[in-house]
Amino acid sequence: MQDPLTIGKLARAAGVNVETIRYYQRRGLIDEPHKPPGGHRKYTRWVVDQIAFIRRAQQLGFSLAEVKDLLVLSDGKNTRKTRVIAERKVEFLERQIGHLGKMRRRLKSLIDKSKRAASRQFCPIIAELTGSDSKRSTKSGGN
Amino acid sequence: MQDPLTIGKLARAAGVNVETIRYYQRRGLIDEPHKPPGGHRKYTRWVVDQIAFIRRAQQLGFSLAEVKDLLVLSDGKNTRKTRVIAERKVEFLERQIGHLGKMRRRLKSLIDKSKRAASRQFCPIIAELTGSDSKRSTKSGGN
DNA sequence: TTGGACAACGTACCGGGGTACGGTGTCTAC
DNA sequence: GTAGACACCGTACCCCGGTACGTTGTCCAA
Repeated sequence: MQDPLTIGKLARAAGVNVETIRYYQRRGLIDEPHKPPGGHRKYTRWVVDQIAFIRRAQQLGFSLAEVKDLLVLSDGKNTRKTRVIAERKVEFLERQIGHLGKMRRRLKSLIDKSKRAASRQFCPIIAELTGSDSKRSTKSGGN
Repeated sequence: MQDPLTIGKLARAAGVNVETIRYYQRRGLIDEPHKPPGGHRKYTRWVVDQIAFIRRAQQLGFSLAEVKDLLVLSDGKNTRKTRVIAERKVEFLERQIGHLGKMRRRLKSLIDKSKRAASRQFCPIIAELTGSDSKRSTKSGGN
């Protein structure tokens, strides 16, 4: 409340770009203070906290759309609704992690094969990508 | 080689959109056949295999830029270079997985706290986002 | 030969999270 | 009162992997 901030000072105080603040305003994450007719807007220190909230939420994996919902709940009086959002995010993260883990396992196994490969003239990784497996050599044609 | 394909037939054979093929051509992933002066291009069956290669590589987590490099190595004669690309991708995937895992653990712990919370009037998730832990508790009020 | 399906091409658009730019208006310290 | 720093605003651009659209050109079967 004490000293009103210009957007530039707000940006420095919050550690973000001026453009980012304007972007958050356009996205409806931050309320835009009234503009005195033909003048500059004044921001309160409390907007610094709002931006910090947004950044922390992002670090937990929330998108700006989700952060918007979380800001609505930021009085902390709706524990259950907030938890549901967090639970959905955890499920999403778990699917992502599972997906990336599958890729990783497949790649690691190919790398292992590659290291053990008898010939430098045959690359198991490329073989996998061309679909030219010894078992199903006709597949690339059949598709 | 047998029957030349139009781009539409190629798209159906490869299971992708016509626009996707044109996009891959623009990205330099697929060579564009010569266009007979004022006519339609003819594609060979081999392009179907090229597209299958691209799609399989994507499923392993490679970006189109990386796929482009892999296509260069697709004669399978450069096992080592190919493996290096795969190893870089594994490292990237591991960083990603680690990052998502951290978010997941943080969120799960918050969800647990939320479930055990004494009061429905105090949400530990929101508390974390506002940065108001028990040590510096006046902030959520300021919110 | 004609009509409908398709090809070719350039360009714009999507979502996500911003960043950058350029012209004009305002504020402030000297 | 004036210079220079800053704010305002619209718009375009970035990456990524495509998708969509509109116009014009071509191919093929009846």
